[in-house]
Amino acid sequence: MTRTSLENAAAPEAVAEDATRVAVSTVIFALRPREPEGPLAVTLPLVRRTRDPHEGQWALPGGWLDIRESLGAAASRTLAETTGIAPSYLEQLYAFGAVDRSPTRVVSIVYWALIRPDEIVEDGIENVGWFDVERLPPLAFDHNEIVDYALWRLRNKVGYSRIAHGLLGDEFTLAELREVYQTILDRKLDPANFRRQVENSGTLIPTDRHRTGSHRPARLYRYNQDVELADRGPLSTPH
Amino acid sequence: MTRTSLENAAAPEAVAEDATRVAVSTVIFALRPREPEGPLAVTLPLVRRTRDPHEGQWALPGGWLDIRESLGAAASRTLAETTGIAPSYLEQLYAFGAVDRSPTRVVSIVYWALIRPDEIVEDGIENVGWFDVERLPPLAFDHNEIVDYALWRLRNKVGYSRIAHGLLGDEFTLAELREVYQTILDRKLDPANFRRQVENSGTLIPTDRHRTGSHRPARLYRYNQDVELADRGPLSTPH
DNA sequence: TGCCCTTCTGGTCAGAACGACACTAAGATG
DNA sequence: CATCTTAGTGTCGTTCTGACCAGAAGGGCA
Repeated sequence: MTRTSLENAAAPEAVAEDATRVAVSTVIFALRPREPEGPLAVTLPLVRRTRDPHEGQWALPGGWLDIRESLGAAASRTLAETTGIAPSYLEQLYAFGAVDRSPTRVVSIVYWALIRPDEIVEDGIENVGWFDVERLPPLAFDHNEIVDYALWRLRNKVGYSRIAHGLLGDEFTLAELREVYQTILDRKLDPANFRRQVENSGTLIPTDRHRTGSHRPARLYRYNQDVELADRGPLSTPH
Repeated sequence: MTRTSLENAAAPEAVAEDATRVAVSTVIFALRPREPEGPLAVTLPLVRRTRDPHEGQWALPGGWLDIRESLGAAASRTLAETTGIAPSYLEQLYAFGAVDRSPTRVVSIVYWALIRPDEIVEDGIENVGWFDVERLPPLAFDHNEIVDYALWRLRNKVGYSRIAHGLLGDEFTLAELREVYQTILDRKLDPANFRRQVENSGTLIPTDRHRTGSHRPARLYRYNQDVELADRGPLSTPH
């Protein structure tokens, strides 16, 4: 760790008293069943604060921006340091800079990320907990607002991009993909219509393999690498 | 002016040498005819730099974030200070933070704005010039990239929101509204189909007045205030 | 073995949305 | 008054979408 992490933000004596500091935080979404074998739910990892502003409360993973790293790199680094997670999808969400959002002036560049089931580090690091987004505790700073906004973006973006694949493994059935959509959008989708839509979109490549369960086996699909998860316009590399 | 503006960013002695500083810039779009009576073009105001990094080059209007103001307030303030413009629509675009985007470490929170024809300050302040987005000179820092991204967002957003109204006056004909869309999207739209779409969207209120020209008078419409220009989700107030 | 249950998968059908285009309305111009 | 140009309406065929039906293909169980 090259710099103090966000949790140690009590007395920034090393920095000029009147300076604005830049922090980077990330909202990480993963789908996991509420109980074993149950339906999926949108969950995210939070970090318990051990220092003064909002000590003991849960907060988004993050840390201070190092002067020698880009914003995206800072998001990846602080994510790894606090939670051990390396996400499959990472995108800038918004810059939060209300004057009163922290006792000292902090501008937070917030990213949001998606991870696949196999990327979930269950009992990775101390002070990390996974929460159902529908049952969040009161978070530190303005982090509840931030999560709300990230959720809104996730639900929006799932409708016009292919980011749902960022929440799945390499091979999956259409039923599995459909459940991802259903979980995010919180409503049932017709299996036949869903199939038609996603097949016509050209983002899926059928394989010869099948997932055998207790009923008719379902064909496994792969994600078409030629199609970007989301159209990010002229921003090919994150800044 | 309470702080040095971005143009005076040569030697920030007052700030710790290793600190990251936060700047705020804005891409302001307005539609104006290339020549009198001609078709509209997307244009934006730029400020000529008078200090060292990229002295003499054109740059986006902006300035340093004051420690006592929110990001949106800083955007409005620096906009007014450098160009005298108070936009009708202002939204955060992206935070740019590549390490090498400036000789000293600067994170720029970039906003984008729309202004109506009557809000254009033609010969307002020295060192301000208006440029056609299709004919931009090489800009300071990474500002060309930033403009490209802002244009991409503008063209995207005009398709699924009502921000086009941010570029028009209070009352307008459907032909005028259509020309706004045509200019932004750079393609012709069928007048009949355009009318049907926009009338069914419920965002327009017909008035009793008409715009009389050299042909059949066209009905004037007002913008329905009940409908937001763009759905910004949980972010009702800019941070 | 044979029946049933569930899910997978392909198909139909009606309504909405959309693009192309023909046509009427209304004022300006000469 | 004839004509020109733009404003505004209607129509038609294609595509997209949601609701629903039906056959296919396995496992579970009597």
